[in-house]
Amino acid sequence: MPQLKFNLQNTDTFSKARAGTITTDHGEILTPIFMPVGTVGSVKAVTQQQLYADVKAQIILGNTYHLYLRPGIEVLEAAGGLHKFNGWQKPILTDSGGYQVFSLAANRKITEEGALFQSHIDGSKHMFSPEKVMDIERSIGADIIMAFDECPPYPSDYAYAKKSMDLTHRWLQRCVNRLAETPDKYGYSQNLFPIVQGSTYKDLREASCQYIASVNAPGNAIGGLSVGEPIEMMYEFTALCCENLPLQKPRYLMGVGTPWDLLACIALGIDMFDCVMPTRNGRNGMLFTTNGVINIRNKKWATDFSVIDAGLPNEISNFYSKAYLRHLFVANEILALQIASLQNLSFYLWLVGQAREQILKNNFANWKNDILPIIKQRL
RNA sequence: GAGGGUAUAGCUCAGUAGGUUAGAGCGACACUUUGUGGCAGUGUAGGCCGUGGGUUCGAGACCCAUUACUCUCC
Repeated sequence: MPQLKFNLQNTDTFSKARAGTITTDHGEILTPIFMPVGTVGSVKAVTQQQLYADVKAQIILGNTYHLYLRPGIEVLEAAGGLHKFNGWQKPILTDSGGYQVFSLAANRKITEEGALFQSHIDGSKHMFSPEKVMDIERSIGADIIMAFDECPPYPSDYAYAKKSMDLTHRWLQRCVNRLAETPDKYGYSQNLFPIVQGSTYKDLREASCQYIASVNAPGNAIGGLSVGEPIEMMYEFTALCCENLPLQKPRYLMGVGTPWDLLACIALGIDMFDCVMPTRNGRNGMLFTTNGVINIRNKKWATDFSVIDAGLPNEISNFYSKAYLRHLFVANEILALQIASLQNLSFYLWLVGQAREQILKNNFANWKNDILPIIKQRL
């Protein structure tokens, strides 16, 4: 199968921001892009129809660990892959479960062979090796498959960070080998993205970038950031990784971030992002809007009948009022979660779309300076 | 009119046999959330315990009076 292709269209004159297109067998992705997280095959509280029409999502995520536990690989294979199962016909990216090794650390054991997990659902034990994860990701059927890595916590001492990085590199080679031995499962290409690790050590990050680049994958990811380190440090290491990863491949910064993080990291040369923030924070009443950040539960919105966000193109943000949405939150209505999630995802996709337009006009840096204080302010 | 019940945080109520800074839930307010075990979590504010007397070393608790609300009967 032909591999995923990245066409770098323009790099901003006054920053390292890039605009490009990623071509997959499920269509094109315009970068920079934000990818809504759909852990168990569903972007929480948002329908696929809304993701297409309102959010204008171009690619969504799934999670290997969670999908493996539920509904299970047998169901996904019987369905003909996740695209057919959940009806999402645009590209899908699956995370490998490496992050769950980190976030579910209480129940794990890592060895050279792989990671031993205990299911958070029923406590049953499961072994994830790089080979097994590749097989699962094949069965899920994502267009972009993340390598199985270990995400070390922050802070990690140098010795552990190096040991962990070396393990991630060896696991990467096993991922590559396994994919080479197994065919694309559903008739379209499935592309491996390796993941840079190295914690917060400059030499390790540089070495990891070099190793990851040597695999010559169709795209590269930066992992192990946004795990509790100071934000300036996150930017510093993102910049370092961008400088050490190939120009002609998309760069994916995993798990980031706030809207202002996105703009900062786009300026450093990142092309792809994912984050639970717009959906999770949305479900907890935090709205990201074109005018700033709103805690919609606050009483000040009780009688504010202006629409949620007139600056967005989607119908829902221009239909419901802030007062009504606040009421839904206070009344614990399910519709609140739906509207807030849709607002936030729409905003994120709008933001990266605007960024892309500005990059193509070589005006990204100026535009970013103008819009940053507006979207960051607390209303 | 007679008899009974209840008055404690914005709301609904706990407060053990009278004993150090009177609690909870909800609400309010603020903060947190970054490859989703999260319709979540953390914190703060807010009470001269209806009012006035009394008993006691000490009363939200006991006694008297009073006011409001409430129930039953006439």
